[in-house]
Amino acid sequence: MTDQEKAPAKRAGWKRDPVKVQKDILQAATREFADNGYNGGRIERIVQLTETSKRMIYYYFGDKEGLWRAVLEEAYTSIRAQETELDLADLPPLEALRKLFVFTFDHHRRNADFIRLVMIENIRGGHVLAASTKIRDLNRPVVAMLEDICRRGAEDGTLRPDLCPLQLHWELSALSFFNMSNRATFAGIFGAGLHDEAGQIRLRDSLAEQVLRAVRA
Amino acid sequence: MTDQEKAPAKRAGWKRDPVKVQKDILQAATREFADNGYNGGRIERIVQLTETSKRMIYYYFGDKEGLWRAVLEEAYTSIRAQETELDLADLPPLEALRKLFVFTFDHHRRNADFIRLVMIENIRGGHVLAASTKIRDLNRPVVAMLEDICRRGAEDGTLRPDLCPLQLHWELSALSFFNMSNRATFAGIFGAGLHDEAGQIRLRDSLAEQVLRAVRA
DNA sequence: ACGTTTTTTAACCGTCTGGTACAAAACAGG
DNA sequence: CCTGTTTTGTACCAGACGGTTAAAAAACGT
Repeated sequence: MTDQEKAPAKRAGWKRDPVKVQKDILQAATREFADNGYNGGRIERIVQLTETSKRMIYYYFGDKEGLWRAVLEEAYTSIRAQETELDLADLPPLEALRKLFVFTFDHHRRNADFIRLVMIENIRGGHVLAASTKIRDLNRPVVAMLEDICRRGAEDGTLRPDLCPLQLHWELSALSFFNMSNRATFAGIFGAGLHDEAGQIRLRDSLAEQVLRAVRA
Repeated sequence: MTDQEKAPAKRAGWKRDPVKVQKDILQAATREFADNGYNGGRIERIVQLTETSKRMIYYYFGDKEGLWRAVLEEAYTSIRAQETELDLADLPPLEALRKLFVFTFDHHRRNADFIRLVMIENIRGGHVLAASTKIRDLNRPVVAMLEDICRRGAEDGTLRPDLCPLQLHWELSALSFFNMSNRATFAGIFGAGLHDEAGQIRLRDSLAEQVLRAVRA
């Protein structure tokens, strides 16, 4: 094992693939930031999770904050993409709402990384998100869905006519988000009863009932 | 202004006051950690907020993590102390519940620092809190209150008999906590309509109604 | 064949940061 | 007033960390 073998090991024969490299970095950075926060996130560690070098990170993302911005936007993009697959337009308002809540709750549960990124951004004051019109736009559809449901519900008399779609979204988010964001402390204090698999299903369905009860005319 | 004046400026003639010094440090550390997170929190900055020196931080709290532990315990202690002043035992279950929720909501709103500390501890995995039996004990009373309310409500027929006190606590916490924890991102995306003063009052009262609707027999 | 973009390698740096060594002042007990 | 213990101040360090630089080579578009 001489120096000659090691030094140019990867130097010969590689594919050019800017897209893949960036995706690779983004994925690693997401892991690292989600696990350790922004300030706790180490560029060095991100590199190790990657198949490329530190140089490439700065080549594509400028600096740590630029990388964070990219991670956050990517996270919102992929998360909201899944949401739009839901088609609630055909369902009766009450059923649509239940389906939306159950989906949201499960969706948050499946995407722990996303939750953590949002938590971190909140602690940082949300200024990166505030500067991103892209992320703002990504969130329009959810509220639009709820506006549609509320309108239809008010018309056919199944929902209270005074509902605020945005507040409704706030509520669904609150219940789904808190469930993940405060898992550690809540379970640490009160035990994991609400957070093991069976408990989560019970909790979710119980909350769904309550939401419906709250909006029914 | 010679060196002789500056260097030993505070060196001569000072009072010994361990209790005050620790309180001073704890307060400054709370500020710093709440503002900048754990990893973003700088010992140096804490010192500047203090009337003592860096040396004292390590003298009393060992290391950064020890300081964090102390800050977290202190925060829980002072926050829960305020809660116990509530006396709900005399009120009818429904009124007691409304009062408890409104109090919790406002309480969280008043204590933004506490919220941020809990967020940070959650991001860190909650292992400091998990190791503190003290904090666990501090949280018993709240659930005890709810158990009492549920029991009385089931007896006099005003509340559904199948309510889970712990889940109820989870819900009140979720709504009150999310309101603060995700303020930055939520307002950044959807505007501050729900978060200005008027919006918060409306939101709070509306949520209170919904909670009651959900538990009524 | 040639200029541009992407990628590799790898050494390097200025600064920040948690943490410590050492000594002096204050205090308590006798 | 002496003496041992506790509390405080000052100066300092070793390592980590984000970020940079330089040079070059492979890949690619044209």
